[in-house]
Amino acid sequence: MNEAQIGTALLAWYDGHARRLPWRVPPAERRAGVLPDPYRVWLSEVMLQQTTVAAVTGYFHRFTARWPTVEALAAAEDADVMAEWAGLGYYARARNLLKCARTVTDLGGFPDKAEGLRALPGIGAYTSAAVAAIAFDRAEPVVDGNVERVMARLYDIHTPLPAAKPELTARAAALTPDKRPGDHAQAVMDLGATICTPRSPACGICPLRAPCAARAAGTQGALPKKTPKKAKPLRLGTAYVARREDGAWLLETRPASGLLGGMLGFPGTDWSEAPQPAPPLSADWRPLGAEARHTFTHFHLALQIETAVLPMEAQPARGTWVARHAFRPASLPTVMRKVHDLAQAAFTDCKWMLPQD
DNA sequence: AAGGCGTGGAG
DNA sequence: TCTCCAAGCCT
Repeated sequence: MNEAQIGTALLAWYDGHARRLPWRVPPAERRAGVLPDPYRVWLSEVMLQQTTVAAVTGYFHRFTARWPTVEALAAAEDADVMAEWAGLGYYARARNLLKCARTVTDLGGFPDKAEGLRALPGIGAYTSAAVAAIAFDRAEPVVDGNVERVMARLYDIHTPLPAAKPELTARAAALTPDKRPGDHAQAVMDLGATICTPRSPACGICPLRAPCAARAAGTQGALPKKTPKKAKPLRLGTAYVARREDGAWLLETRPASGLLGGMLGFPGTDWSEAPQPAPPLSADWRPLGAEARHTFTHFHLALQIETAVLPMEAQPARGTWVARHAFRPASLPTVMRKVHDLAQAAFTDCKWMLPQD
C-alpha cells in the first residue's frame, strides 16, 4: 500500500468509527462543508495537552457554558479562570489560555493558518497544526503522542523518542492528504486512542494491519521505544491550615510562575529535602495525624499538616481570610484539595470552636 | 536542549 | 503500591 492508499483506508475507517466528542464535528457533517468553531477546537486542544479525554470532558462543558466565546473568556477575571481550571493540572495552560484569548480578541479572531496560530501563547507545533487542520481544514502535519506511536509501528521505527521525532513527523507529513486533512488528523489520533493503543494494540481489527511493518515483524508491543526517565525524588513540606472563629479559611494565591503558579493554596514551607518551619502567623499550631501524599511530574511530596483556630482579630503575615461560604475546595489544585480534605475532617471535630455547615 | 510543569486511570 | 502514560509547551 502506498501513502495515498493508507490515507484512504484511514478515512474510510474514520467515517464508520469516529469517536463522538463534544468539541468535534462528525465526518458526515464535515464532508458536507461544516467546520467546527475555532474557539471550541482551540479550547479542547489546549485542555487535551497531556490530558485524557475523560478528564477533559467535564471541564470543556463548564468552560463553554460559562464562557461561550473567546471574547467572553478574554473578559473573564484571572482568578475565575484559574479556579475553573483547578484539578486539570499544568496550570501554565490556564495562564496562557487567558493571554491567548485576549490576543485573539484584539486580533478580531483566530488566525486561520498554522504559522499565525503558532505565535500565540500556549500554542506549539502540535496545537497550531491541529487547530489549522481541524478548524480550518489546512493540510498540516498533526503529530501528537498517538501519531508518533502509529507512525513508529506502521513503519517499524526503532529509534527511541524523542530522537525519533523528526523522522516520525516526516512520515506523518507524507501521509497527510490535501483532501479532508482535518478528518485525517482526527482519524490517526482516534486510531491511536482506540486501536493502536500503547499496551496490547488491537491489530486484528486495525484498518492498517496490512501495511503495518511492526505488525509484520511482531514488534508492535515494543514500539515506540522511549529513553528511560529519571527517578522521582521525595520532597518534604508542611502546610498550615488556619480557621478563624467565624469559620473563614486562611488562603494565599501562589506566585504567578512556577509550580501551581497563580493557583490558590494554603500557606506553607517550601518543598525540599529539609524545609524550615514557616507558619503564616503565631498560633497554637496542632499537627494533624495524617500527611498529604502527592506525586508531581518530577517529584513525590509528603506534606505535614498543621492546624489552628484563630480569634477574629488575628492578622496573618501571609495569605488572606476567605469567608466560609465563599470558599470552594474545588477551586484548589489537587494537592491542596487533599490537604483541605484531611484538615476538614479534623475541624469537623471542633464543634465547640467553629461554626459548622 | 534537557528539565520543569499535574493529574487520574490502567495494569 | 508503583510505574506508565494521555491530543505538549516553554525556557
